[in-house]
This record gives sequence, C-alpha cells and structure tokens, in this order.
Amino acid sequence: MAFYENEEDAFLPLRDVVFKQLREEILYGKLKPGERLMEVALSERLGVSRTPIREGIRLLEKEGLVVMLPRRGAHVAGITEKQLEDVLEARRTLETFTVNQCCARITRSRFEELKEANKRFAEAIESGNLKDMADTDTAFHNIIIDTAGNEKVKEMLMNLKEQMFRYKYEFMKEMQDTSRLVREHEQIIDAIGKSRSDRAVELIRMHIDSQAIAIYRKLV
Amino acid sequence: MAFYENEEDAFLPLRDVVFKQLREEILYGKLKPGERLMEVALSERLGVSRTPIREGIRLLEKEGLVVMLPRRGAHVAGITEKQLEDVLEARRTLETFTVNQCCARITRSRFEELKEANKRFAEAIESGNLKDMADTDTAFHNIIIDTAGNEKVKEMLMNLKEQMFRYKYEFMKEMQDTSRLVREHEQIIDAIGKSRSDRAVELIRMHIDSQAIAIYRKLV
DNA sequence: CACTGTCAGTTTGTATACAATCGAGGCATT
DNA sequence: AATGCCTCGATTGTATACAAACTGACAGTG
Repeated sequence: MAFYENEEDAFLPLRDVVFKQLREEILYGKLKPGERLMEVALSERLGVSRTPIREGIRLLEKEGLVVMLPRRGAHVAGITEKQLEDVLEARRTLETFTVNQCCARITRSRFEELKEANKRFAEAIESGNLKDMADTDTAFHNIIIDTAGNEKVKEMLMNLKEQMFRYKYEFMKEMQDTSRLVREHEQIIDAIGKSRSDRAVELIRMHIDSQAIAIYRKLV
Repeated sequence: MAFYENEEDAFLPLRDVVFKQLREEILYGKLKPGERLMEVALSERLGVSRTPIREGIRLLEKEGLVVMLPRRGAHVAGITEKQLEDVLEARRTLETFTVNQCCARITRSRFEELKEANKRFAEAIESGNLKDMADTDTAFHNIIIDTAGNEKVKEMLMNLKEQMFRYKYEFMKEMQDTSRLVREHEQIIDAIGKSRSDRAVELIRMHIDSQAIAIYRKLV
C-alpha cells in the first residue's frame, strides 16, 4: 500500500498518519484552499476507515489548516488578506519577544550555531533549491526561538508559520536578490552578538516585513 | 436526561456538548489535573457513545486542557511552574501588543464601553461574588483586545487565559485589596484616553505581573 | 411564473462491534 | 527471594453499520 511507504509511520496511530499525509498535501499545494475533504473519498483513497480520517481531520483543524462547517464537513483553509495581516502582526509581536530574550540568554555555543545555520542558509541560496532555502531559513529562526526558551511562544510561532508556509515558496520565487536575506541574517547575528537587542528587534521586524510585503503582493 | 438540561445544546453535535461539559468540569475543578478520562466511563456517565466522547476529548486537547498519551488515553492537563511562567510571558507579550493597538484605534464609543465595563467590575468587587469578579474582569480586558482588532492575537490570548482560568479564582481569593484592581483599570483607561500608549503598556504589564505573582505563590 | 413541499441521494453524525496493545499480577524457574 | 515470562483483563485503536440532516431537483398548486 502506497500509504505505508514510510516505515516510520507503520506504528503510529492511523489518525497521525492521516494527519501527516493530508498536512503535507495541503502545505505543498496538492490540496488547494477551499477544496472539500470528504470522509468516504479520503478513507477509500488512503485505505483506512472513516474513524481515523475524522480524527486526522480534527488534528488539521487544530493546526488551522482546515475549517469545519457543521454538517458540511471539512474544507482546506484559505487565508484572507486580513487574516494574513493578523498572522504577520502576531508573528512580529512574538518574534520580537524571542529576539529580545535571545539577546539576554544567548550562549557562546548557541551563537556559533546561529552562524553555522546562516552559513547553511547561504549555501542553500547558492544552490537555488527552494525547499532547502525555506528549510534552512526556518532553521536559522528556530535557533533564535529556541534560545528564547519559552515553549508556549515557540508553539504559537510554529503554528503561525505553518499557516503561512504555503505562501513561503511564492515569496522565495518572487524575490530577485535572495542573498540579501543572508546579509540581513548576518546583521541580526551581529546585533545579537553585541547584545544590542533594540537593533536586533528592529532588524527582525524589517526582515519579517519584507516577507510580508512580498507575500501580500502575491495574494492580492 | 440530565445531559440535555440546557436546551441550547439540544441541536449541537454531541461532540460539542461533550466538549462544553468536560471543559466546564475541568475549568471549575470538578475534574482535577492528572485525572484520567476513560472513554467508556465517560460515555456511560454522559449517556452517549464513545465516538463523540473521543471527538470531544480531541477538542479539549486542542484547547490544551487535556493531554493525550498514546495507548494510555487522555488526562486532565496540569500546569508546571515553567509552563505557567511561559504562558504568563506570552500573555504579557501579546497583551502589550493589544494595548498599544488599542491606544491607536480607540473610538469614543469603545472608550465609554471600557469605562462601563470597569464600573461593572467595581460592582462585582463590591458584591464579593468571585465568579462575577472573574467574568467582569475578563470582559474589561476583552474590550481592549477587541479594539486592537487582531483576530489571531485574540484567539491566542483567549487560549492562554483559558489555561490559567483554573488558577484565577485562587488569585481572586488570595488578594486582600481587590479594589486595587479597579484603580489599576482606571489608570489604564486614563492612559488609553490620553493615547499614552507607553504608560498604558507599563500599567498592563504590572497588572498582569501582580496576578502572576499571586498565582505563582499558590502553585508553589 | 413563482412558491412550496416532498423525495431521493449524498454526507456527516452516532453507535457498536471487533482487533490490537498495554499493564498488573501470578506462576515457574533459578 | 528475585527475576523473567505468560496470561488475562482492561483500554484504546479501528472498522463498519445505522441514523439524521442537508442538498438539489422536480412536481404540484396558487
């Protein structure tokens, strides 16, 4: 069964397998916003009964990737202009916090990690591989988030980013001078290294804003 | 059936009825942290089958009120010292944002609402009714949050507050001079009225911090 | 022509039956 | 007495059967 290709999934509850599968299909655009998720159709396609499908869909709802309409089933969540603005604003707020905390709590080894991560990001930019670019960029920012040390904030940020993920590729494509991002990261690293948290905050806000503008353009 | 006492619930999906019921039992302490939620027991007690119970429990998990252990079922979520700190810090961050936005976007009528809400809060304090005190305090803060106009941030704040709700009564009990809260609210209103956002932010942080300290003491 | 009511088909909501797994406790072996 | 194994009971995971609700279409009626 195509479903069990990934050995890791073999011992997970089926709801989690369903969740991961559908999540990927949504994030990478196979399932498009607004598309209806019908339980019987999915249960036939994925080869499991309706119960794990239903539970998997509930997990997706929890992540904000699908919306449920009473008696009308589940639909892939779209994102309106307003929602995107709200998400970005929430991200700015929380990410500002993490950068501040990061400046206060950074250790020598974490600082090195940060530089390493940006090096890998630069390599990904060189290669031009979109997935690598997105992944290494995420990794860079995650180090800052981890260093801040607030699990709840991390959880919330992860969720916010996931909801924007579908639009991240578009942003990366749109951007002509992607190497600018590397330099922005460098400036952020520099500010953190000097414990200039006000400057680091300012930089991260600009960094997010530039993404915001590009994604926004794509959406409208 | 005791279950259908509330006419409003009669036409909701059973999972939502289960969700509301269990949510209330958790928030008001009938179900204590760590307690195990067994599907058959609950299905017998609430008079529905296991399916809506399972789905209701998934909704509770989404709210962070229960945690699921694979093959071990659902437990009422407790909160550790660290988690509480993280939640409070997240709250401070987001609520600071909402106060800032509120200062920029406040309208005449909203401003009056705010004063009204604090009047009702003062009355609740007078009455000494704990539930009213908690509710009117929440209402006051919700006006600020609504005025900020960011749905995503609102959603996240609601969730954060829900996770602390169980400890809010304790805080209210602990506090000797509850009327101080009314005066704090007044100061916040004043600062918002004068568009002194930096001062309003400072006040709201102190406001949350004083709660934090009291709750924290209870927990340790 | 518009409006309404009903009927069939489809889809979600609920109940229940069955399978897989985990844990506790007893038993045998050392 | 301690340890490992096995079996049984309890509980969650999964499948499926059945009920209720919504949709759209069509016919009948004003």
